[in-house]
Amino acid sequence: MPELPEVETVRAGLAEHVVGRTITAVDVLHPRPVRRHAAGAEDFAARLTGRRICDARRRGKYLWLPLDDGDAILAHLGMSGQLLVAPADLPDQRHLRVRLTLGDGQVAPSRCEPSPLELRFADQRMFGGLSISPAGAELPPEIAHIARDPIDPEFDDALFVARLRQRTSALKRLLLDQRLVSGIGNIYADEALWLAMLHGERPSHRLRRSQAVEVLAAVRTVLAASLAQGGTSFDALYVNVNGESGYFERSLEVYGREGEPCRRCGTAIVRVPFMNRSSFYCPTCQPRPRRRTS
DNA sequence: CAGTCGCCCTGCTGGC
DNA sequence: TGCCAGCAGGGCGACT
Repeated sequence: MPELPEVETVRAGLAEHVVGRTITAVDVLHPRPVRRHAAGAEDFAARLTGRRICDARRRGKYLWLPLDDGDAILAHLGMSGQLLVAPADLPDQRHLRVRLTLGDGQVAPSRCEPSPLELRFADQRMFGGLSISPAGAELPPEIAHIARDPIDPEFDDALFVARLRQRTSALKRLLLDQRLVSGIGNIYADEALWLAMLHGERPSHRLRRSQAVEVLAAVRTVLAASLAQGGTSFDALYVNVNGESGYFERSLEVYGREGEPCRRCGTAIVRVPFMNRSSFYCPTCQPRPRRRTS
């Protein structure tokens, strides 16, 4: 369940290990992860072969690798996706879906044999995928609707607060709306709401300005804390960029803690259904909004 | 237009 | 023991 901190960790790993390399072969083992490439898996593979990766960028939970001709490989990890940098002799993992074989990208041959490297996309549930974004190097048009994330220096706090307060939906729903603010998923939304001591079902247009500001600050706190841990989890050769390991070791305050005591007040954490998933909160620290009588 | 809902997909868990 | 329902959930298309 990669959210912003996990995806950013992946991006940093890719920036270090695949930028500058040339794609020498592409192997699509399952068609679903390349479903967004309308021309099909074979075309996907043919188009990428021979091209050089120039950068590794991210917006929200999307990643993209600008190529030398201005196009880009656009990636989303979905729920269970992983991008792994692995030596070619490492056995395939169970849910390997796409393999990009990488050359070293140097014009002159190196003195010693460079160890062949692969960029592997593995994904158990296949909600994620890879696609080619024509002219997408700067910002893929497919994700132009995705807002900046709260860690982005160009994130506009005042605009976010204003938009939050003019929308009528429940607060948590808006935290998950990637057009408003990106990078937040179900887990960090619950964690941020607990920190801000607000219930996710609060109607956002009735928040005080100071409460909206506090929500944003709480989101930043939670994301920054997780990012600080996620960044420590990969080594130089085998880059496990799933984020899963650092992720569950992280101390969560409410997510997944149904029935356990709130670390602030001791009240048992509650789980409620929300958009075909779950929300966790402390009923004392985060009281449900009172129902309006009219 | 904003808001809301259901679907995509696999594997694990728990109930009977 | 085996089967099946339920759950995990980001994003998008299709509704109201």
